Amino acid sequence: MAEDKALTARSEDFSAWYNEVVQRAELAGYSPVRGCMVIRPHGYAIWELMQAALDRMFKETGHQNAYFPLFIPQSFLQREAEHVEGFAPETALVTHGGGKQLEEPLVVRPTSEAIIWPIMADWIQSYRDLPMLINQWANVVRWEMRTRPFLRTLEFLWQEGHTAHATEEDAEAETLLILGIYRKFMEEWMAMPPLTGVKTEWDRFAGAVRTYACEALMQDNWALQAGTSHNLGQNFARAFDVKYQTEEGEHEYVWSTSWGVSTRLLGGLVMTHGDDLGLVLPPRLAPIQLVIVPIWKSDRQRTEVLEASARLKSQLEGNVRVRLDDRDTLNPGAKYYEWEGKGVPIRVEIGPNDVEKGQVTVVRRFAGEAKLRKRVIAASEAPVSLAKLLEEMQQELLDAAIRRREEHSYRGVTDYEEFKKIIASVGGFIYTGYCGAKECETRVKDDTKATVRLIPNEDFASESYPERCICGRKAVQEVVWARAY
RNA sequence: CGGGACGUGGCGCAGUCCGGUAGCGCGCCUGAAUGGGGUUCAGGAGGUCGCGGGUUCGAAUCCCGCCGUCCCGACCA
Repeated sequence: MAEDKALTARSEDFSAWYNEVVQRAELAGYSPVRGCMVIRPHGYAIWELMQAALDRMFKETGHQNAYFPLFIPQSFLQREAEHVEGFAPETALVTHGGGKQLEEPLVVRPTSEAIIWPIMADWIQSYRDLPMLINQWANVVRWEMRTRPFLRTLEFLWQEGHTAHATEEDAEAETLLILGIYRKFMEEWMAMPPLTGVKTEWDRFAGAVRTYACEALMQDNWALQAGTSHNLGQNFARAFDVKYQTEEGEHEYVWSTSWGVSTRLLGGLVMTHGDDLGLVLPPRLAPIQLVIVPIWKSDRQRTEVLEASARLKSQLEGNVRVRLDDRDTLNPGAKYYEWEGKGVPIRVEIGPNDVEKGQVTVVRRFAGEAKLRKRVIAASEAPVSLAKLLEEMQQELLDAAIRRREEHSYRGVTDYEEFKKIIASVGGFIYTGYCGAKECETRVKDDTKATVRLIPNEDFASESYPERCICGRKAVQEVVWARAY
């Protein structure tokens, strides 16, 4: 009976496990529209916590939120040659409105550069208007062939930053600032430590001069591109005629950037921390950080236990997002499974025994060692020590994720046979020298499905890298390979 | 768009070969007992079997057409 309710093990079928966790944790559901998902309250609550944290970081660095239209005149998208080439194949097009055919079809935004720049062009007159630092929270649509909840859906939620600067250096600094914010957010909030670096030229955002990315390693040792920050140079400024007047009275094109993270991060969260019982949430992103499960038999015990539970709840409120599960239609075991599946970091059990002894039973959602999972503490110290425990657990998740990433990182690989063996067996991030040729990557991809994820930046680059590419030619740079979502 | 499979209560499936008007598990509702790891018993609600046409006395089942979904590729935050 219990077996029927268990999730598919990660080791058995990671994809099946992922889909089941998304359902079990009530993060998202399927919809009548192919490839579109419904984000359920628990999933959306996590997204709101992510938004709040990121939004604060953006504002602390001088960015402002605005909102631009969902629809883009088709001709606008076509103004930047590479941009249209990159996005046109995957756009949805509105051809009719109000029962009539439109004079010009409207593209449902796949990203907003093509509608934002014509508008921002009017906002920018002088060097005094720069930098212009704008962010929007929005939905976008990309007509993907194969979809998976959170990881790839036709419609998804994201934030997209769009900034304009007076100089190339300022734009580059902005691009890197945001890359740093993304990394910090992923580490400190998601406990999902990414590699950061630069994309190869053919893997850049359509229309960008340079694309920086965060790549995180999932538990199946596939990489997930979790955030990108693009230096657009003057490409979009030229395409949309975005000029400003300099101090000297000259007219110059602005230098711009764009950057985004999406609800894909939720998929990353699942695949970074989840286990065979379900979702595991880092405390800082847990909508419910602590659930109190009261246990009783007689009516008198019920009263006592609920009293003690309510007391603890009120002591924690304000510091901890706490929920008292006093439903009397489920027995305690059923509640344990439900909250574990949803990833709640701490469960506190309060039963007649605990009340009598002035204690509570604390059960962690995860622990390095099984014996640490469950323990008893005095009720009087619970408010302080439980808040502290949440912080410790946040740190433990990050430490474990970094350890896992490093255990599955292979540096200085030169032999292609060895490369293939790593990919075919465990997989992970493989650091090699690289000749820089696209054909080289194509061959590796055909052989192994692995691709160049990025050229690591200084925080991740090896002290030195091999002289030879895995294809045997002279290496001109170090790159990191992995199979990717 | 190429290769494979599948559409039957909310979810997962059986029944289809060999036509006779639908069944199981989970979930849901009611009641009682139970309650420290998915509790049990009793009662109950819920399906024009993806859509359209055909064969037949009779179609979930056979035939034709269409639509949709999922998996493997190509594409991708």
